[in-house]
Amino acid sequence: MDYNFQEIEKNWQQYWRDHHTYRASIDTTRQKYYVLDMFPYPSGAGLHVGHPLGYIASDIYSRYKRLNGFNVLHPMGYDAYGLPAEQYAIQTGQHPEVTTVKNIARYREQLDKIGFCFDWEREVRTCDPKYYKWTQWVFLKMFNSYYDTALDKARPISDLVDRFSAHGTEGCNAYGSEDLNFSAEQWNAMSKAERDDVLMNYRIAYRGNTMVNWCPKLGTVLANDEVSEGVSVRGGYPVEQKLMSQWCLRVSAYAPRLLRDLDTINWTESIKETQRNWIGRSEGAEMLFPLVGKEEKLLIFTTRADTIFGVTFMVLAPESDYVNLVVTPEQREAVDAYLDEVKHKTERERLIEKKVSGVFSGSYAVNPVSGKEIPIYISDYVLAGYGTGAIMAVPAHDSRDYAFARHFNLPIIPLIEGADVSEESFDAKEGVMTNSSNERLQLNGLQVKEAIAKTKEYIAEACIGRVKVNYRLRDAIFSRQRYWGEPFPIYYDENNRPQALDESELPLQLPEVDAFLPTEDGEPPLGRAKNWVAANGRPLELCTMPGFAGSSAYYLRYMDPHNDSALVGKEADEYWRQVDLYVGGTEHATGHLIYSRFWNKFLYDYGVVCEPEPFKKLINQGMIQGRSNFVYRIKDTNTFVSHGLKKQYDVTPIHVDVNIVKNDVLDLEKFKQWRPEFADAEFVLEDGKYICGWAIEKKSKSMYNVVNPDDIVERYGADTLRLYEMFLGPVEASKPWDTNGIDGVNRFLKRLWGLFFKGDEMQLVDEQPTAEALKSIHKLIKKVTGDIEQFSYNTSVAAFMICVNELSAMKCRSRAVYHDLVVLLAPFAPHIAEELWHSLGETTTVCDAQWPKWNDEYLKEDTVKYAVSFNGKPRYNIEVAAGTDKADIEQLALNHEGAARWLDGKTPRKIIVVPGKLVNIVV
RNA sequence: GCUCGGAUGGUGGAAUCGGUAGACACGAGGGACUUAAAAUCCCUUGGCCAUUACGGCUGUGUGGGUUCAAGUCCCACUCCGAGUACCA
Repeated sequence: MDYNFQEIEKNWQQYWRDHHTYRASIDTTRQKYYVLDMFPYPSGAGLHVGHPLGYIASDIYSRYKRLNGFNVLHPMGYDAYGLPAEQYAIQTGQHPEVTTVKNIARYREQLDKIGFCFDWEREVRTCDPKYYKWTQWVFLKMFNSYYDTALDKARPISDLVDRFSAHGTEGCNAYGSEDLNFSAEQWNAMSKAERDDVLMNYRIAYRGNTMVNWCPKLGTVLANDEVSEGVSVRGGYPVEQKLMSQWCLRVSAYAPRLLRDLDTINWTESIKETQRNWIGRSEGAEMLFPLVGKEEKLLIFTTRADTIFGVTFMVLAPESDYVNLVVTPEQREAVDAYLDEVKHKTERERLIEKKVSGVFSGSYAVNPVSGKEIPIYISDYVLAGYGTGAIMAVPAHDSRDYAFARHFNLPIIPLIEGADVSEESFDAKEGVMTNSSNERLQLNGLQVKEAIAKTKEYIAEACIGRVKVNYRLRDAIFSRQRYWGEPFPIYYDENNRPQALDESELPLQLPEVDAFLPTEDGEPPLGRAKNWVAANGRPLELCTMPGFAGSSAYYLRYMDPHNDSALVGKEADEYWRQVDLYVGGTEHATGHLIYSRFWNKFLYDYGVVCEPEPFKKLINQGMIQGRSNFVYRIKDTNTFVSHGLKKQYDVTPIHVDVNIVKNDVLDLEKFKQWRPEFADAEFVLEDGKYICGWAIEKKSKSMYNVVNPDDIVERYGADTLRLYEMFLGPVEASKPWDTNGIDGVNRFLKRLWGLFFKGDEMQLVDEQPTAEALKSIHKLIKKVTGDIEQFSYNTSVAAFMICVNELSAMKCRSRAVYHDLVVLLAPFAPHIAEELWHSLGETTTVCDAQWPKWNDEYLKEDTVKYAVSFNGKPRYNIEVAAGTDKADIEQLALNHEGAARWLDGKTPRKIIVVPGKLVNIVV
């Protein structure tokens, strides 16, 4: 009986299904371990070889933990809402749900073939009303909450209402979009609509007028993390800035906690750093600049308070509220023209042009320290959304201000000794201050850092500003003008103010529409739904939630997926608590991984969950890149020349399907059949073979470098695929998918099989293992145990190969040894492990076995190697019996046949004999 | 520009604390078995020079440094990748 992987894999997959082998349930007598993969978006293309990389890695860890006695939760589900299904629906008229369900079925089929230990009874789908009921529920809770900066947590909005009616905003610690000030009397005198407007300033899920990334092509707004370099991440369409009323989540309120708690989680430094940059904490000062001839003052934010004496002008963002305040009638026309120009530039154009532009407002401000009058400009290099949307410009020490000053011929005053600002600004925060003293403030002679501190003190004392910490993190824009997403549990009252549905009305199900396009009046697709009204007859919200809504808390739902009365029950939450190991790609660093942390913290504030962070440890699997193959056609012919000979001809490289190439050798027959125009192709071969060229490129259909895991499973089996994906290199490294070498792994499994069976005959016997065999297997136990803990699976696979080769060479037939080997292999290649386990006469499944422990006694070396150096020069190595003492080793080193060659009869000044640790012997 | 990674044979990659660099695998070359092929097994395989030798030299992107000893630590640089971008 040969190693028949097809039969073995089919049978065991069936067995696991029939016996619910991977069902997880709460068991307080055992320690839990929660392993999670980022759930996939079920795209029409099906699973590709990049997907399973992370899934296999986490599957190995899950199985390993289980063999070590942990109660493992390892679920899987689908991030089922998304733009591609909807785009497809627009094109074909097919309901996105239909394609989604179809794609999910295909994903499931593919996943099943790889032999994962997922508990499918806990599957979630974000588009399932039973699931999105809880997405809507959390949204309602956010709508009904505000953030209390004193308690540093979310609180019910009703508390704030009570507070306002008793004290107004006096001593109020609510985090809001704007600083509002009113008394209790004023509050009580407000109409319902006015109060609603005020509360909207504080709600955690709020509707606000913000500049959004509007993608005309997709017909929707996008979050910051969905836009990269001025185009949409999905589709690559241009994105422009637009002021719109949108649902937002007040993520910015959680910025300090999101930053601080990064120190408590076990993620890679690089991804934590990415989040730190995204959150972007910056410590500075806000300062008030009086306006010439006006009561009002300009509030600016700066991190360089020390450069106050170098301020030669001010700049406002085009969208700043200050603009109308400062524009003089003479400048009105010029300013309007500029604002119009800015408005029509897309984000992308702004990024590409990088041209200095701006306009003088006509007004002047007064430097509050020097008393000098300085002009106020308007320019799009100042962003409305950061700080106060207004800056003090210090051209000598800021490159952007410098460029602006040069363009408009504004004065540049250097403030740091020795700084040469004739060509460029001096941006470094170092040096000694100069030109920075008057009767109010003396900074000359101070270091920059001291000067910043002293200026901050001064502005506080002089009441011209305050110390302020700013965050770059913006509130998340939460509306999408699309169909295929969660409906908002929101209706609009007679004042057109949004109101929450009652919890009992959830889930609010997605209605049917006749087309998935915007309506004729430009309303989102839900505008087409008939009877899209709340129970009270009022119209419901027409936008839907974005993709990250459903993915922000899915890890919680897995803990208790069928609970109809809570997102997650107390018992389940307190047992499973948080994800112990989360595996997924780095592309979610500033999206999903921030939103989930925010979402979790919000729920933590209300005690819905008991852990402040959702993902304790995070492993980022690398991207699988494509590896394309090329054939070289001689120009104007149908003749193809092999890679090694192509220099002799004038050739055009053409992508060739990697699936008809093996180890870079082209299958000529398949090539001829591949496309009609190649049917009568001719070839110039080298050594009788056609060798293809190759390149690392993105995976794409047009480059014919997409490899489907099904084909690999079909040809080599799931166990080979699993081992090979791990053997390819470290899980965390990006690497091209390259099937060269998969044979090696397959051969290993065949060799292993051959150790158990010769023909149909079982080869193993109940005999005492030799010391040699014990050493080999215990070396493996130690190596694999250590490797799995460090996710170093590629070296584990190598260790398996070595061990199998050793056992084979020593003709070891002892069952006891193979018993351990099979258990060790079970996480990596579960099907063959089950089969071999069974053949050893075991009646349980290998999943319920015990992970073996190694015994150091068996691992002792009888000899120890030493490196010897004389007089500081490394010379040679000697090997001595273990336990030899220092003096003897030294003598042996001297007596070594090599010693004479180096010593030339002389006595060495210094001998160093080194085993693992450094031993110095001076003679 | 800034931040974070990385650079080791023909290829993917090993090297836990600084201790025989190149594990393991692919590919390549040679051999065995076979009528032949496939499959399988064995040997060689960083480079250079030797090959009477179980031999010598060199070698981890570049240039310095620390150390008895550096792929590993320190300084400077080059190149590549990823993220981010007018954040004051």
